[in-house]
Amino acid sequence: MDQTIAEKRAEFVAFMGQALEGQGLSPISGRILGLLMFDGTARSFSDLATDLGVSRGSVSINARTLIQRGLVEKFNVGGDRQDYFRVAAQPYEALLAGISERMRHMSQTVGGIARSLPDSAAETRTRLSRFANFHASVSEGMEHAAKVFAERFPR
Amino acid sequence: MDQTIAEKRAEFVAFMGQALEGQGLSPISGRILGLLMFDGTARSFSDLATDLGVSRGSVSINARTLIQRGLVEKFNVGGDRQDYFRVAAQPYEALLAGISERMRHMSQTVGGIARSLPDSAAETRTRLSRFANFHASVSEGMEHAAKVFAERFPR
DNA sequence: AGAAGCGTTCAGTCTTGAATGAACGCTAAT
DNA sequence: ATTAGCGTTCATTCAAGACTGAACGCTTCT
Repeated sequence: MDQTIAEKRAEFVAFMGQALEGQGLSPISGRILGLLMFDGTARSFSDLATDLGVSRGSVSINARTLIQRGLVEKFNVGGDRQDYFRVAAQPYEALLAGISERMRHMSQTVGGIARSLPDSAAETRTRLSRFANFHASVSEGMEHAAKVFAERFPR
Repeated sequence: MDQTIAEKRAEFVAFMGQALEGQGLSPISGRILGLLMFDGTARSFSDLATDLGVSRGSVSINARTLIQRGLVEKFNVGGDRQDYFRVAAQPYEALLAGISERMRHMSQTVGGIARSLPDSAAETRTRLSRFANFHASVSEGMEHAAKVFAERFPR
């Protein structure tokens, strides 16, 4: 592989490692995803461990969370016992769905607290309801954006 | 204050403490904002420290980050040396702006890496460009949402 | 049956960063 | 001039969770 490409690959992987912490993913999760995205090809379980220089235990745990989030797919090839991983079909949508989900949760919790307030705290109640509504709106907006993006940029 | 209200207030403050970690804010920052939002009124610096049961050092640091993010305002009243804090005029917009900004940063970094790739990595380049474009789109979408919300729900 | 390779699990280690609280500089009051 | 109250800073403490690596169960091959 070209020297420059190798450097850029390392740079991208490292960046993804810390950029996705904002999505609640650990550094290794981000690096795995970064590796798979950069290469665009599938990698075996052991490949990931040696390539990233991390323990197999870490690969096991982090690959699972990536799968649970819909960002990565696991598959097997006939006659090979190894697990292979590749970027999921709709990683962007999965990313948005994750944020949307957290917004929705926020909205529901705050809304629940607001509704449980007595009339003597009417002002606080409307204030929190507004806050809950805001998050619900953003949540819906994200889901909408995910659909629009899927339609506009089909694979 | 009503017993129920006090409980709900504590619940909301605690929730905000950990819900805003997703925005890169520390628990104390979230709790300060939660307190100000629930009460809707201004609180003094010392008030915050004693009310939340945290050190003044923590209030100093966390209040500043909230101000930097545009979520909280600091002001002074004549004849009183204390600093007072209240929720900013546009907290929702500030919240969205924060997410938007992080998306934009993501887009720019990834886009920069993509553009620096040689032709021999053309596929990776288009893949990463697409990824960068996605984040740029979401970033713009969030800013748009902030404006729409500000117009639709003026104070 | 034994060995080798696979992925998972879990107890222990290590790292990170949140929070503290003492020390400080500043201003206002006595 | 001294004291008291304010907010900031920084070295230190503490806690959360990321990561490791040995132990394990399972499957396949010899």
